[in-house]
Order: sequence, then structure tokens, then C-alpha cells
Amino acid sequence: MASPSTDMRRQPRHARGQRRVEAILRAATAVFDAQGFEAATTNAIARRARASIGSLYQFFPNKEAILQAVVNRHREELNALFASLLTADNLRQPTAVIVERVLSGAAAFIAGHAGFGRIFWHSSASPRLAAIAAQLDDEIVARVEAGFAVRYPRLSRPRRRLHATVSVAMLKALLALADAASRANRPRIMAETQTILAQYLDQIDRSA
Amino acid sequence: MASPSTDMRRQPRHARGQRRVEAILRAATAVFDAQGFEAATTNAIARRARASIGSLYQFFPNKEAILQAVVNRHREELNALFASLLTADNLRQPTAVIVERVLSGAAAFIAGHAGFGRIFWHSSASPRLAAIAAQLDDEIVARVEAGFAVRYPRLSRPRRRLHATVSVAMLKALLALADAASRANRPRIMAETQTILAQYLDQIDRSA
Amino acid sequence: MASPSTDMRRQPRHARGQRRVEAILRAATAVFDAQGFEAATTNAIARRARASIGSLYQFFPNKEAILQAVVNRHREELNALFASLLTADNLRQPTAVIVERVLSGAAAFIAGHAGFGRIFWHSSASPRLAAIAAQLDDEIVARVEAGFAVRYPRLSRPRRRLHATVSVAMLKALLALADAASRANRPRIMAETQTILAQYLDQIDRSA
Amino acid sequence: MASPSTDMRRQPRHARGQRRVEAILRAATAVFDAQGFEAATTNAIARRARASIGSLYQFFPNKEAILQAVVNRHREELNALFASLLTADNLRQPTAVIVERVLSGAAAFIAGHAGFGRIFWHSSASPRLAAIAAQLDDEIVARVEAGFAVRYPRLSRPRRRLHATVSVAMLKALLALADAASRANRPRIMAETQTILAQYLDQIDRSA
DNA sequence: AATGAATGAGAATTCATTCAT
DNA sequence: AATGAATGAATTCTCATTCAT
Repeated sequence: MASPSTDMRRQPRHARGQRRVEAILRAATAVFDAQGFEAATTNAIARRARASIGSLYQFFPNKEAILQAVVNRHREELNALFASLLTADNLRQPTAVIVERVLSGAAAFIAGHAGFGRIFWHSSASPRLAAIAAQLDDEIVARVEAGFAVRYPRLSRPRRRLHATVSVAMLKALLALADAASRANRPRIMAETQTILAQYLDQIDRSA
Repeated sequence: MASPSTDMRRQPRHARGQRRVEAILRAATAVFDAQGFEAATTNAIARRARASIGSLYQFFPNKEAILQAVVNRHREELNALFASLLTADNLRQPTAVIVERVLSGAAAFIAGHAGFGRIFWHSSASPRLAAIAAQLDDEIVARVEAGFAVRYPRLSRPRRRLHATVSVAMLKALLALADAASRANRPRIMAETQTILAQYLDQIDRSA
Repeated sequence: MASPSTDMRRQPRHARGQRRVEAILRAATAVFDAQGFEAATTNAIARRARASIGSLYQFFPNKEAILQAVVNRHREELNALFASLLTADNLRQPTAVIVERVLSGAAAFIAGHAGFGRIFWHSSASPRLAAIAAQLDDEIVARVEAGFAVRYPRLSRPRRRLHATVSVAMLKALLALADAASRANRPRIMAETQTILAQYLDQIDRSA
Repeated sequence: MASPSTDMRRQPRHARGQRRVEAILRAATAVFDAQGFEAATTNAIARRARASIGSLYQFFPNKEAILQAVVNRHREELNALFASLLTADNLRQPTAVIVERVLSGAAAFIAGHAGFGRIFWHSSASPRLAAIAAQLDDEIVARVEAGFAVRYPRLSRPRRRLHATVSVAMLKALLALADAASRANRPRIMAETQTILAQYLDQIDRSA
């Protein structure tokens, strides 16, 4: 039963340890991004973090735990981001405004967390990781769902969930597309994304 | 640079060899689907195909070549499918009809090719495979683009490409979502997809 | 006990078979020369001979047998060569003349049998092949020994053998050196060889 | 072109690692000697060194690197040996003395480094190894050449090189012969070698 | 805590050889 | 005889993880 935990082995107590873990997570993000999770090597991560492999395993019991930690770290921020974007106040704005804010917020997050985007978008490819990735997805979907509850109070729960799931899927797909696109095309794709999402939300509005 | 070729080592000449390759590709599809490309083992593929590992390597020089062959095999069919969906004739129909046909065609394809869907959706996760996956994407985008040229003749080339890229990205994302969903939710997601795509196309229509 | 025979599996009866074996041996010589015996592949040999691997094994039970056949083929010629060089008549000539004839005979042989030289010189590197190579060595040594018996009749048998062994070792080493040398240096090395061997024989003469 | 490096992966830092590398090289020498390079197995080497295969690969990236390290290790000693044999002082002695010292020095070296002799003599057999073997050859030839420069100052550079090359080739061939010979014959072959080399050097003397 | 050596199961791939057609 | 598919033991090498210092 007890599938090997993906918890950290211990929380670092000293500042030095903090910095170590910090460095390892940064390195891991970069390496996962560049090679993909499976191809990434714990040794490569340690090397990039200028830590010994032994040090790495002092804090993380295995490779998955590193990914988990990377995800956790971004999860909090992502949650905070969505919390700040989906305040009751914001949700009273016209859809175009909401979507605009979400999109620029997301874009800023992606830009500010090099590498994480790709990990997030692709991690479902490796069955071992689907679970970890799903956590994040689920949380974001839940937040969006909560937002919808405020904005579309007449919507049934299942429909709220459906719309939230679909919205997030589209958002992820289009952000990924933008991210992969050339610098020149990126704004065009973002503009399309804006239109598409706004239209989708408006249509929910009408049907609700 | 000359990355090790992903071509087959040889085409089987005897019928026996044909069947072998057949079986290997079927097995590979299943294994890639279940484990992901990186975690999949050539031995596992051979075993599932009831072939010896040596047999597998008679025809394929390496694991990537197997994926390439799997993709090639579906590529033709997928091309044929889109060709049949995007005839000039079909393209004169209302968007709702077009989208409906594309969606049910795609759904049928996915249902009829167990496992391939996931390979397709996820293969960009592993940098080694991005290239292989991109081939398929590009072809589908190109076909859609051609369809748009017929339907929206006033659209500039770059915008056609943009819209095609975005459409395909959404289509893939939403089909993936549907595929991952429970049996009960699937039709609901497909319905949303239908609406979203139709709306997107209609909006192209207006803007063009 | 019965170490797997290195005999040919069968002598080809038809002309076609003759040509096959011919082609295989030529191909094998080239491949052994280019890659070394261990690295050479029976499949590579078959391919170069434009034969199927099955055909190859129709005639030869294993890789060693191919080498053995290659060696055998040259053995006869080499024997004939030395027989013609070491006639009683020739052996009455001054050493310089004898040596000169042997050297030019050997050089011609090497030139006329591209690839064989290297196989011969190096085959002792692979313990599996030492035995096969030794046959050739032994025969040549025996012939030279016989020549010495004629020319230096007062020499004891063991000394004859010693001198023959040493002579052949030097001859092989210096021919190998010449073979590996640049076109420009080759004649210079051959000239040295001539001097050295003549000196050695003259010294035998005196000591005998 | 950049053929995979034959450098060590890392220098061991701990004493334990030192001993490991030590043991691996000793084992490799023995195994290469017994089986030949191609037939030698990294697993066999590790086993003989009582190390795990993983340990071996911690330090060496591949089999060739092991050979390279074996060669390097002896190279230094061999250089030192020849340096000590070919001092200006020694070079003033009669040729017979010089040759005698070189021969006994070489014989002692061979006796003291079981296995290395054969590796050295044969490694040119495998094309992959020619380069590695050539390094040693070149160095020895260079040293002998330098010695000749002192002893035969009137000799032109090309002739010095020629004589050095030829001398070393003979030396290697005859030492190999002695090494392969029976205990009883070895001294006889060494005596012949002594005579031959002394004669060769004397003749250089006269011609210079 | 940190370091880097140690471990060994496991993965990809090769290749001599046999077999079915 | 010829062909080329089939076989699988054997080989090289990797990498997550543990351990000794």
C-alpha cells in the first residue's frame, strides 16, 4: 500500500540547508525543463546545484519527491496568484477584464518561473507524474470553480465544475502554445486566447 | 548533428516479417500509452508482441524509430481522415456542421486507435520526441490551414496559420480532456468542445 | 574435447558455389583487415559479398572457419612463393641476392593480396586467433629452416630453428613497418630491411 | 569526428578511490592480456578487481578509457626507463654495452609488469586501439631518436628517425618473440637480439 | 551535514548462429 | 542453395539510491 512517500526527508533547519534546498529546486526545475522528468538525472540536478549527490538525498528521498517539491513550491504561489485574480471584486468586472487580468497574471508567472511552465504542461505525459501534476490542476480548477460560483450563482455544481475544467484546459493549452511560439507570434496567440476565453465565459453567462 | 536515424532498418520482405512489424507496432502503441515513451522498455514491447528482442531490432534500430513508425502509421490515416472531413464540399456547410463532423471523426479515430491518442497528446513532453510529435501536428495544422483558405479566402496567410494553429491546439487539448474524463462526463465535454470551436470559427468568419 | 571445428562445412560443387565462397573470402579479408577479427561481423561479411547470411553459413560453420579459410587460401600461395624463393639453386647465391629476392617476393605478395598482410601480422593479438595465425608462421619458419639446412649444413638443428624463427620474426616486423609507412618512406624501410637481414644471414654464415 | 573521449571521468579524491582505480587498472592489464582487448569484458575486469561494475564506470567512461589509462600508467615508467638508459653518459659506451643495458632494462620492465608487454605488442591489431598504442610507440621512438642525435650527430634528421623507427620495431618484435618463447629458449633469443641490434647500430655508425 | 565512492538491477543494443520458407 | 527472419545470451553502460568517511 504505502507507496514510497514523496515527502521531503526533512525540513532544513539551518540557513545553509535552506539555501541548499533552494538551489536544488532551482536546478531541478531547469533540468526537468530541459530534459523532461524521466531523462533528468538526480546527479545532474545535484551537479547543477553545486551540491553533492549525497546532499541531495539528505533532503529528498527520491526523484519524485524533488518534482513534488518543485510543484509544491509553485503551487503556493499559483494559489496566491489565482486568489488575487479571482477576488469577489474582480469577479464583478466584465469578462474581458477578468480574462485580461488572468492572462497577464499567468503570463507574468510563467515568465518569472522559467522552466516551470513546461514541467506543468507536460507532466501528465509520464504516468508516474500524472498524480503530482493533477494536484496542481485540481487546485486551479477548484479556484476557478469557486470564482464561477460567485459569478454564475445560478449554475449547478456539476456545470460549474465542467466549465472550470474546460476553461483551465484551454488556458493551459493556449499558454503552452504561446510559450512555444516565436517571440513575434506570442502576442498574437495571447490575443486569440483572450478572445476565446472571453467568448467562452460570456456564453456561460448567457446559458446560466 | 546527424542524430541517429529513426528510419526502419529494413522493410520486411516476407509476409511473416510483415506480421511481426505489425505486431510490434501494435504492442509499442499499447506500451507507450501505458508507460510513457521513456519508461517503456524495448523488451516489454517485444514481449507483448510475442517477439524476441532480436526480432524487434531486426527492423528497428532503436526505440525512437519504433515511435516514429507508430506515428507514421497513424499519420497516413489521420491525413486521410482530415482530407475526407475538409473537402470543399464539407467546407460550405455551416460551422456547426463542420465542427460536428470533425469532432465525431476525431472521436471515432481515437476510439479506433486505442492508445495512440495519448501518445500523440503527450509526446512533446520528452524533448527527444518533440520532433517526431511535431510532424503530425504540423501536418494537421497544414490541412486545417488549407481548409481555412477555402472557407475564409479573404484571410491573410499568417492569420490563417494562426487560426489553424490555435484551433488544432484547442482541439487536441479538449479531446485529451474528454479522453481522460469519465464515461459520463465525456459527452458533456464534447458538447462544450463543439460550442467552443464553432464559436471560434464563427468569429473568424466575422473578422475575416 | 572437440573444439568446434574450423573446417568448411562443405566444398561447393557447382560453379555458383565456388564463386560464392570466393566472394565471401574476398569480403572477409577486406572486413577483417578494416575492422579486426573481433569487430568484424559475419553479417557485414555477407553483405559485402552480396550474399545472405544464410548462404554464408551454408559454407562456413562459424566466424573462425572463415578466417581459417582466408588463411588457408593464402597459405598455399605463400608456401609456393617460399618454395620458389628457396630453391637449392637460389640458396647458392650471395646472401644479398637471396634476401633481395625474398623481400621483393614478399612485397609483391603483400601488394597482390590487399588486406591479408595486416590480418597476418596482427592475428596473434586475439588469443582465439593465435592458433590459426601460428599455422602460417610455423610453415614459413619450417621452410626457412629447411633453406638454412641447405645453406648452413653445419648448423645444429636447434640453432637452425632459432635463426629461422628470428629471421621470420624480423621479416614480419619490418614488412609490417613498411606496410604502415608512407609511400615515400616505404622504400627506405625496405632498404634497411635488406641490410639487416643480409647482415644477419652473413653472421650466421660466419658463426656456423 | 569527436570520438568519445578516452579520458578518465574523474580523478579519485579519496584514498579509497585511489585504491579502486589502482585495482581496476591491475585487473584490466591482466584481462586484456589474457583475452585481448575486444574479448575482454568490463564486467570481467570489475570482477577481477573485486569492484562492482558501477564503480568501474564511476571512473572510466568506457572500455577504451581503461586501456588508455593502463597505457598512460606504463608510459611514464617506460619513459623514465628509456631516459635512464639513454643518458649522454651511457651513449658514449660501445654499442654492445648500450644494447645490453637496453635489453636487460626492457626485460626487467616486462618481467615486472606482467601482461603489459602483450598489450603493447598487440594493441595495434584493433583499429580502435591503434591510436592509443601509437602514442607509446611514438614516445619511445622519439627517445631513441634523441639518443641517436647524441650518438650519431652527423646523421640527418630523417635518417635518425628512420633508424630509430626500425630499431624500435625490431626491438619490439624480438622481445615479443622472446616473451612467447619457452623459458629455455628465451636467453638464446635475447642473445640473438643483442647481436642483431648491436650490428645494426654499428652499421649506422659506419654509414653516418 | 557534506562528500563522493559504491552498488547492482536494469536498459538498450549487438551479433553469431539457426530455422522456416 | 538461397533468403532473410528469428533467437536470446551477452555486452556495454546508466542511474537511482545507499554508505563510509
